[in-house]
Amino acid sequence: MRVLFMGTPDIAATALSALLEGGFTVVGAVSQPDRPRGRGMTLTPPPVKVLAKERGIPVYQPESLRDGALLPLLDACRPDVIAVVAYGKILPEYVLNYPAYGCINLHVSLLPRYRGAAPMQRAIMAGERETGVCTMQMDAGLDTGDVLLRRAFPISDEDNFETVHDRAAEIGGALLCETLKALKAGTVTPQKQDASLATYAEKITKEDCVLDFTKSARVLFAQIRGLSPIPLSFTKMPDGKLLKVVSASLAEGRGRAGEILRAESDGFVVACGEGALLLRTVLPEGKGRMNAADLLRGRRVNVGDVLGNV
RNA sequence: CGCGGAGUGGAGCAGCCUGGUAGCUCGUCGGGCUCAUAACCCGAAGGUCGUAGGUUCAAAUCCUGCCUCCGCAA
Repeated sequence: MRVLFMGTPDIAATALSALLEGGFTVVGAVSQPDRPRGRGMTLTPPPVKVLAKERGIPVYQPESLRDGALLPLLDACRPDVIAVVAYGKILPEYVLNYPAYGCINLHVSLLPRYRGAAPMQRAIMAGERETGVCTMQMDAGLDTGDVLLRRAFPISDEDNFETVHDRAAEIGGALLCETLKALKAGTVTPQKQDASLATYAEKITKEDCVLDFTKSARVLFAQIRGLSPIPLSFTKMPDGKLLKVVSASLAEGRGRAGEILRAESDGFVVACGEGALLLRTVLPEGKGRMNAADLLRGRRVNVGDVLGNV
């Protein structure tokens, strides 16, 4: 089976790696163009490109897929199936219909819930106890295709975006391989999604990252985990500087929303609308991440200060 | 040349503008107090102030080059 891979970020590279380990014939990789990234705006290639080049797989990075831009490539590769993982562009019909087995997408949620751009973050932020990965037969809609295989896994209080992401990458890669094999063997039955149960995981915006301490500790706890380590939720210190929260845990105490109630050996406790949070690891503007207790030692904030009150 | 912050005993910071004794909150080690302590008291160790030059009687502090780390934005 000739596989054309389309994907861009880390999680896609992991999936591609799984396909290669699984012995699939990957005839090409399509990824987003190199973008200026990081300090100094250095032109940086996407992870999928890096991996593909390492493995000697030809890489294509079209700016746009419109107007049949991908046709010459498709004709050259003659893929039996296209595997898509977080590519970042909508696939036009001519691409979807080209391979005999169509386009198979790996999506990190239990469809039809959390369709869209940020399913992992949204699921964690909503306090879900479980999420999963699905493969689906892509159609013209946004994550609306028939589901082929799915695998659920739990989300615990210890999990954050990173741990869920890593687990999803691992399980997802395996599921993608399994799906392609099953497709070829003809042993999968596509399941229609129940559109009435669909929810959408909107892209994360800066507004999603603001910590509102009038909310309950439980809600803030989920928000912090869903956004850590990227892009990180944040509040403001009394001096107006940004303070991002990398990790926290539920704690006891009450006071004004955002008030620093007390110091502990591994952080400090902040009062929430309901309950309190122990901030453990934080990241002050212009600095690196540090133990929240150190923030008090350096006297950047003190017990009694109110966060987010700017 | 995207914008910006920072390199000071083990940690987090102050001191720099207005050169002239190494400071603060902790940690560590020793001792004391206490039924007890992530409590309190006493004492100690530990720093080429990122690096190379320059200015100066004198540089953590002013000037220049270099290295390293980080946040934002994308």
